[in-house]
Amino acid sequence: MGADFPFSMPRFPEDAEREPLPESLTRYTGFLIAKAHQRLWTLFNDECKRLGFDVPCGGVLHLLDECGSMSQQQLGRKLRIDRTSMVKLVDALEEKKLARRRDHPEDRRIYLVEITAAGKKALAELQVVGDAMEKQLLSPFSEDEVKTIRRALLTLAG
Amino acid sequence: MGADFPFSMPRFPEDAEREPLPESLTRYTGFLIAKAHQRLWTLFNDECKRLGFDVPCGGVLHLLDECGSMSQQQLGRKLRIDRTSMVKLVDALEEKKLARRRDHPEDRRIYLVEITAAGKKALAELQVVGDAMEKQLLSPFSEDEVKTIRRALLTLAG
DNA sequence: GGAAATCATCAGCAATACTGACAATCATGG
DNA sequence: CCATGATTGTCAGTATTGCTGATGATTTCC
Repeated sequence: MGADFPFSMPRFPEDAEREPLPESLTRYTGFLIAKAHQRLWTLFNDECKRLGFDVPCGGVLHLLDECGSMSQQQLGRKLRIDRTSMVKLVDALEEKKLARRRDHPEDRRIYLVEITAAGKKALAELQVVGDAMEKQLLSPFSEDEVKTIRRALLTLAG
Repeated sequence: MGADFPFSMPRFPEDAEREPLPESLTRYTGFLIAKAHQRLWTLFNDECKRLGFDVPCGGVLHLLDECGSMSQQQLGRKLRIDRTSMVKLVDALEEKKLARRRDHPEDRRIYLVEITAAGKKALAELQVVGDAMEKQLLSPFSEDEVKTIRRALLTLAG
């Protein structure tokens, strides 16, 4: 799975203390998405922690690997994260040596954030667990259904 | 739409500063759900604010109306919200006179949280905007597709 | 009757998002 | 060439939020 934005998410409760969701709310797509998010975030953030970082950092790594170095604001716009939140995110990545700030050769206002070798290694591990989780999560659904789900979520995400 | 949990959610960016989501992340269902959540939360929380409360309060109102009075912990278990967070949520509802704490007739440890007349009125308004938004969000999809989406989200929500 | 569990609450801690400022730098038009 | 405005990264400060760990009151169970 991919990353998101940096914010505090209530943990998905353990099996013992989990009840079925109430019908008055599950009839709303927004509630279902919120609760799905809560569960997937918990699942995936635990995996990220095991790898030494967290979900938002993982998202930045994915993006840097796909699109190459870019400024912090570009990162933020693509991930829909506030510019000031991005500062701390890149700070964290730099501290963990997963990315670094480089001077932009032509525009000295900009730091080009680039992924390091260690970052690529971490990303590779992340992709393994992400792909595995993705496969597991979607296993109950047919190929056509997955297409529908993806299209729907893309539309809802705007 | 229904409510969720009380926590700080980054705002969905305005049209002007919004970019398409990067492919390296949209291939993950978790990322799509996170970003859909971000958008729907922003849309719906704005509506709730207009009505004088917020998304989590709306969720409690829905639940109280469906299932009747119940203890705070029961509310929390059904909504998957931490017990200590529920205290402040009910505080807020009580302050706005949308719900109130009543003594449990048989168990004096428990407060029965019950919806007030004002709460029912607010809920009715909330349901109007919620149903309208639901209809609009799902308008691009066929009845069968909606079924698939709902089933998928229910499964993912656990 | 006593131990353990349950409920609501609170203080305190750690994250997080965002506003509004700031300095440095670039771009544009006159 | 210069002045104005826009852009970038940063930071301080504010407001929220989730949760841990404790407390007191009660109930349940043995």
